[in-house]
Amino acid sequence: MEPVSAAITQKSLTASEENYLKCLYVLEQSQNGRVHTNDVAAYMHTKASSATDMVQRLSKKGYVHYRAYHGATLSKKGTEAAVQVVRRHRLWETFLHRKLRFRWDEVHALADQLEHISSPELTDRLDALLDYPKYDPHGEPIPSANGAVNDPRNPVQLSTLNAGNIGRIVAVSDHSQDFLKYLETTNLILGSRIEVNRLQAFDGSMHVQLAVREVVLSEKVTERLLIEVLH
Amino acid sequence: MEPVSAAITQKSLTASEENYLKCLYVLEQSQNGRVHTNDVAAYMHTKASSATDMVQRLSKKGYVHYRAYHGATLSKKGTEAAVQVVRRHRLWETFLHRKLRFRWDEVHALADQLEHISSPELTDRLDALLDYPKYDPHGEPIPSANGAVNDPRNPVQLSTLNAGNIGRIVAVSDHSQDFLKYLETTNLILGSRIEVNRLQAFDGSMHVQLAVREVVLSEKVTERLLIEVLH
DNA sequence: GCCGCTGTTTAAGCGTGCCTAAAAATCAAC
DNA sequence: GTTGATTTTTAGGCACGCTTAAACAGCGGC
Repeated sequence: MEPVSAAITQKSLTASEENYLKCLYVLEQSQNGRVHTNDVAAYMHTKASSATDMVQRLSKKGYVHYRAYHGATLSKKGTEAAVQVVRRHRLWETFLHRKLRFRWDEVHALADQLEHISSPELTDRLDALLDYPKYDPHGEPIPSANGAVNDPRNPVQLSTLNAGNIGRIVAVSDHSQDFLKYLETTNLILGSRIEVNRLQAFDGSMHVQLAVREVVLSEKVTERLLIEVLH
Repeated sequence: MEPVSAAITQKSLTASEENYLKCLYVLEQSQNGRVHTNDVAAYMHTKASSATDMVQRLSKKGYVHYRAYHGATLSKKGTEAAVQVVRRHRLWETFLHRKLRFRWDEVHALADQLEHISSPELTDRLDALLDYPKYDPHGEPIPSANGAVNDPRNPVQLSTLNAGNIGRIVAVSDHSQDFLKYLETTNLILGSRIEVNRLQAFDGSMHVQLAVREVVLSEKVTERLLIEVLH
């Protein structure tokens, strides 16, 4: 006689489902609210039909609130699951950077694979090994084991600042090699003090002061730099 | 104009294919030569038809020599791939045990997931972090980056020894929780000196001397204990 | 209010990796 | 060497996660 385990068995998520949850979480944060399947498809580098497929599946499983043609939002359950994936991802990134000496532009792709190994025990021990880090190598906050994500730095996109504002670069929201290598070559480093000198209304570019030199940053860049405002 | 990358593109293996390669490697070692699909199915906890499926697929891809109804052997390419999977598995086991303080009976299941992340860079850095370990927590040799597996201890199954033989327990060939927990409770520890006192022909059990006490080990146990013979 | 454009969904199909059931090959017994 | 038991393979089916192509919904322009 076996116990009626079917009722208890909580179907664990596939790697793909976890990736979509993470995607929905990130897009939900950066946009105001509802996430459209086309955005999902773009983010995941798949086709719109694949995104619809998966959103419907996640909806059926209760991770997502979804109305056809009107986008999706994560349910409570979905948000919790997504945050755990983000936690694992950022802990692995930190491990790869600190312990294995990978560059910050190399860690993302590897962490994308490591994040799907779901063992709370493993995650927590990794956390302990790294001495409970608050931020990953890109400056993004690492959710705690209970799912809390709070960031006392209150970072805002550089693009939202005005002339005269002063701040500190604390994080980047784009972890792609292309972007991070660009930052490297431009010598834009996490922790740098930055001051907005002038805005260029025409193309949204920004003249900023970094120590003794002034650089011009395109809107594509200022949207991806997260700043802790100082004054 | 894109380069003709299709010819170069080496199709990487899926996690499942890697698992079957590892299985074939292990079974090929423990048995004399050819591996039968039924053995594969038993090892993988799948059905015979699934094993046949996969062996045929691996055969088509050149990893396996296969003749229907007559079992399979790994090709050179297949052996190389399998050894790399084993290398990754044993390195992760060592990491989990040494750095994250998992017990030796806990590391196997987690390593089974971690082993499929195939980045030579990652593997080599993990190797360096652990200071190029020679053996995993179960005492099994860790293949080097170039695929070489040599074990100067020349371990043999305890079951092959005779009365009077003296040796040292250097490894276990079964990494299951059940077996390792049994060893724990019986106080059979890697590195222990062991002497064969007497064989029981009837059931293949063995009376062995461990320091000051004598214990009786069943054949199922003596087959799984690997010994470096001293005299 | 209708038209067409864009965005989204459905339909159909494919490879992977598993299953069950049925057929086929091997091997051992006589 | 034929028979019967055992092993192995084939056939057909299913869930996942992706694709392309076609159908459909929503929305601004007129």
